[in-house]
Amino acid sequence: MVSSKDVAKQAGVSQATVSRVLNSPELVKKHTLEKVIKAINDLNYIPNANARSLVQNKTGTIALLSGPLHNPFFVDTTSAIVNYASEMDYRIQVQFVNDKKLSEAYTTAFEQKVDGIILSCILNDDPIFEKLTRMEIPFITYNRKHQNNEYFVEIDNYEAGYLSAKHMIEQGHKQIAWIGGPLNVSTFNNRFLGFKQAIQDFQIYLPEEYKIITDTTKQSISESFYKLMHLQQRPTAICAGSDSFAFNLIDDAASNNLSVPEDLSIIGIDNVNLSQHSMINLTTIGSISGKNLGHLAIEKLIDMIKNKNNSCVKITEPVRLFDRSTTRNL
Amino acid sequence: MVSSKDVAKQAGVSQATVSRVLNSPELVKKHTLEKVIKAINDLNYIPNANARSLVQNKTGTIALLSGPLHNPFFVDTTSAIVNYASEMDYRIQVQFVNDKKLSEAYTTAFEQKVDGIILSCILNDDPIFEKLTRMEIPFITYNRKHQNNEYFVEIDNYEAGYLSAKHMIEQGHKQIAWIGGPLNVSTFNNRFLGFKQAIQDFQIYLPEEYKIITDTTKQSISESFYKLMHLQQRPTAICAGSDSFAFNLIDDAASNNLSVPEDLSIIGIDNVNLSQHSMINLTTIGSISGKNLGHLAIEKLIDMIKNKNNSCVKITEPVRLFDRSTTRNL
DNA sequence: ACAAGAAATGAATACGTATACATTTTTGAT
DNA sequence: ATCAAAAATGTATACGTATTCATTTCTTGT
Repeated sequence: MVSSKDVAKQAGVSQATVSRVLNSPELVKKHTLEKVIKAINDLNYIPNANARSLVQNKTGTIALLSGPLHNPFFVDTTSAIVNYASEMDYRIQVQFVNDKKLSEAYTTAFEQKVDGIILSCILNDDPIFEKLTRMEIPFITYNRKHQNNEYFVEIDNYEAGYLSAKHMIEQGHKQIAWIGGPLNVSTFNNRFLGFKQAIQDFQIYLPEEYKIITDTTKQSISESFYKLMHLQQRPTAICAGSDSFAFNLIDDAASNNLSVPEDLSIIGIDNVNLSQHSMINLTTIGSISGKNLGHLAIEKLIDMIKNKNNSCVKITEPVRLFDRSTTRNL
Repeated sequence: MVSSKDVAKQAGVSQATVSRVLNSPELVKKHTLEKVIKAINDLNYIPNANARSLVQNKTGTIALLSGPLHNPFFVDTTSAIVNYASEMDYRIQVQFVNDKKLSEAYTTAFEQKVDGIILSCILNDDPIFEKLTRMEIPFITYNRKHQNNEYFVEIDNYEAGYLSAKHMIEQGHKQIAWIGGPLNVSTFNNRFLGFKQAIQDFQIYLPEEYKIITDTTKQSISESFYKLMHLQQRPTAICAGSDSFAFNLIDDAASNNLSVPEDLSIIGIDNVNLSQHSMINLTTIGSISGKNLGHLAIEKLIDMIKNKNNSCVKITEPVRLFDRSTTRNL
């Protein structure tokens, strides 16, 4: 590999001068500048970012620990995060984390000595959180948060759950079920709490079988749907824990020959880009501002990295209903 | 930052021994091993991958230069690539490249001294290709290829274009339009060639206005659609250059109050995961094996990196029709 | 033409690791 | 107990860069 030393020899200068040409060309005389640049081009020299990181003690790299892309929410956020980081001259190392490989993913990030970590995959009482704070690496969570988090970006999940149920109730539904993810995930937990509060406020009867907490695999969701649809008293409406859940449920409905919304109303939460597609048109709850959570988070993170800014970041975006066509008046 | 030297001091051994504990523990006596491991844990030591890269001259990192995620094809491939790489203990640095930032993206990858590059965004006669080969970094393209490429993975694009047109013809359509991307992209070019061949073989009349080559922005596609729909003799079927094009066109149809397939048949190419969704059900052409192109490519790339394997990789997956519900008999 | 100050360059070093080689310690057969 | 071989450990160096400090070269005002 051709190094700055090789360039220096070729140009008849010292290695330090080559370094200066790259990092502070205003310090070097025009004549030598040209000589060095010529040598760089002749030798096809490309500086080694790893060596640079070593001496400067920063890598210009951010680790992204995202949920899987089959969840369209993470498609939107990943896209926003990677693009904004690129604009700001940060590189993103992405991992799509499942629970099994979680701690491995963290280790990788730590070893790379990334300048910051942006992550979604954290549980409300995750023990990894301690490790993360002790690392002294700036990090921020989006969508989910840990109970002790001081840096996070989310939507108002409680309100989202509340509005979700409220919408169904206002449409005249009395049999409303919930299907959402595990309650050790802050997002699902708060949404579910909001949902239950609305149900209670409007004095709707909510049988135990209508409260379904499941993991996020396609199969588990399908099984939950199947169970729900084979109850004696089956629900006329389902509030899904997220748009991703809603999409799965809509698919399940189709395979069970049920039309949405004619036979069954379904509402999501997140208002992902895909939900606006004309062939889907999912009714959902989403951020009023329409700002992408990933974008908000990466902006803040880069600010934290650059300015050693230590004040908290606790952003909770207000939400509203996006009334589209997967729910209907009873 | 705590380094292996600090650990060495704490454990009362040399730095070399610490290094051995991490990389070849079988060489170190049990007693000292335990001392060192204790010191590592006490100090919360995490090795610096950059320093390691410097001396070992490999980074364990692969650069992914992907197209944007609003194209669902790249959702599927990115997911497969990142996950497989993680399994094989490679890290992925991802960039979603647009044409403006292309050469910048390459530079970034080069500077990081990545072990390999997996990319989609390359033009048929892209001058960057020369640079890439001169770099002596293993690389592979998926989906698209350069005219001189010796390492690529694609579907049989020509055949895909052919089958796409053939399907419409067999459904009884006589007015069949093409809307696809730029012809300096191998993928679009070959698909278009296949399309034209089928049209010719079946002796269909193809007016100039039915051949639309546009860039891949939502707006340009919408404009193309609008033009097409306001022709005196408007087409009854559109062959889209990709599933992504098809999704856009379906959206455009909806906003123009045209139903698919009642008023207009639309077929895509790629058979992306999303196209199978019950609410979309896009008729399309895709790989028979169903193998993900990204997965095929990253497999090959990692093999190339590990085994210094220099023989060519030229994979062209055969295709077939996936007859779903966005086309209908005339 | 000269000195003093500024500008440009070079020499030396540090970053954190892996590894070749040198040295010490341990083992085991006699 | 001795010694050779094997095992374990330590020392020194290299990787490619940025940067501090020392040195040289250039300006400029007299």
